[in-house]
Amino acid sequence: MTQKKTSNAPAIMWFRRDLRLADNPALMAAVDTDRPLILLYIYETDLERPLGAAKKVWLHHSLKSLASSIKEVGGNFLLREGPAEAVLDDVIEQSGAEAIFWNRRYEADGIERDSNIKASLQDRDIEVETFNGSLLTEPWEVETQAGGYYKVFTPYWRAASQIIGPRMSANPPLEAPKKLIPFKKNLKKDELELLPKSLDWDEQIITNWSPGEKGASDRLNSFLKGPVKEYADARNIPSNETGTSRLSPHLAAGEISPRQIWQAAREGKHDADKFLSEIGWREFSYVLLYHNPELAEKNYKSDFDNFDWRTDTASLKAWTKGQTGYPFVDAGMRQLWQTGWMHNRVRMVVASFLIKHLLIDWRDGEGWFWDTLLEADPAANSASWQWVAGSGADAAPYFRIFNPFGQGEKFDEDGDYVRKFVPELKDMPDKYIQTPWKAPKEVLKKAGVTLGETYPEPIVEHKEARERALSRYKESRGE
DNA sequence: TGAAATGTTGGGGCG
DNA sequence: ACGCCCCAACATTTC
Repeated sequence: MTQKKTSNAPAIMWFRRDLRLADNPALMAAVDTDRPLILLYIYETDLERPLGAAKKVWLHHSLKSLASSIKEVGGNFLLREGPAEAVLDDVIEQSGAEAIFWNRRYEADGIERDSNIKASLQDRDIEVETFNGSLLTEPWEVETQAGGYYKVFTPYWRAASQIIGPRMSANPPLEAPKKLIPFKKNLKKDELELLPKSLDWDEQIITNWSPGEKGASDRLNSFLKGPVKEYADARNIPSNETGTSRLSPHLAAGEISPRQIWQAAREGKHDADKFLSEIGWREFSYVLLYHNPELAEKNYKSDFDNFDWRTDTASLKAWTKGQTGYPFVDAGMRQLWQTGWMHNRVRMVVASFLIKHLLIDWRDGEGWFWDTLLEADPAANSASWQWVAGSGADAAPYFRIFNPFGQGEKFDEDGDYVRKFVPELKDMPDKYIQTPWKAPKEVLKKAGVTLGETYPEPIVEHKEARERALSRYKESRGE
């Protein structure tokens, strides 16, 4: 536990992916020292995997919001840039800080740098304490009878829930501190440039989002007030903007904790199991990442290692731009580009399309999502791509191939979603909006659509691509 | 948290 | 009335 302070030297709260004041265990521990606080964020410039462009945009706004909440309770926010270890050394030297607190991260690079920093600080008699601020349980905590980690979601979540339930009752989420004691001496600050210089893309994607702790809790509350009741079905309809919680970017930045979500959902009158099980998938991803540090680069199932992916930059580009000729896929890819987020139903379809119809390596898709998703979560992004590819733990089997227009006909029956993001098809009748290439000439003409000009022909033929994927899959397994 | 192919059943048209 | 075929509609299996 926290040592008794022996001087009035400051303590450092190192914010990372926990950009909130409430239910922040590291922050509360720092506050409990009664020392003046240095509330620090370091934009780390030596990460093995730099933040994606969309995530930087989110971070820009989220940090502003954090700084102002800190100010409201009397603290000073300190923003720095550089390699974490060097920045910490500098801040400690300037301030004489004697203690530091942070919440853990779980990707290999983060674990390694944190443990090096911790060892180096402890060598110099700086008190270091770390906490779990972003997960319901630690990824090493939920074990099978045999003592390993769970590799299948359902039994994992059952076992995890049994730990989480009682723990939440015993330790409900922490209140935000009412008052912070600021460290008064002026420290060197950095200005960050996180927004892209020449595009107005960043302004567009952030529209309709409110990064920050307040935005996160507002969104959770409004979701729990109504939409959660219908979640089980509504979550499948991408045109339904309130069908899902859309908490992912907030959660990834740590503006809200899964503990707060669990608690609030359980307090509600409605059955929130389905919704919470999605939080469970996030937890499960972290279990997989923790035990498989190379989850973003390496097939979890190594029998995928000899899969012969195609190199096809033109198709990859068409996919990223939403120009595949399959309206449902294109709507999803354009939603991602325009809003920094994509509905989950559509994520599965576009990923399946890239991997199976185009036979392009899932890592290329993962990389694009990493760069364009406001949330870009290191665990969930990798685990989910591997899920679709079939190479992951408890994954969809490779032969389960989504029909890129059938999914549209089922989940975007009236074409609202397609019309919103693929406006060049907006005058197509419902019957053909998912399959313009099947439409009679007169119908196309009337809708002002010329295939190959105003909207592309499908870049691959569905049935052919499906069969090609199945046989390529068999080949890779030597069948 | 699929989709397509294949199999089965039963009603209706029709010689 | 009967057998035969066609083909929905549904179930099962295969990928």
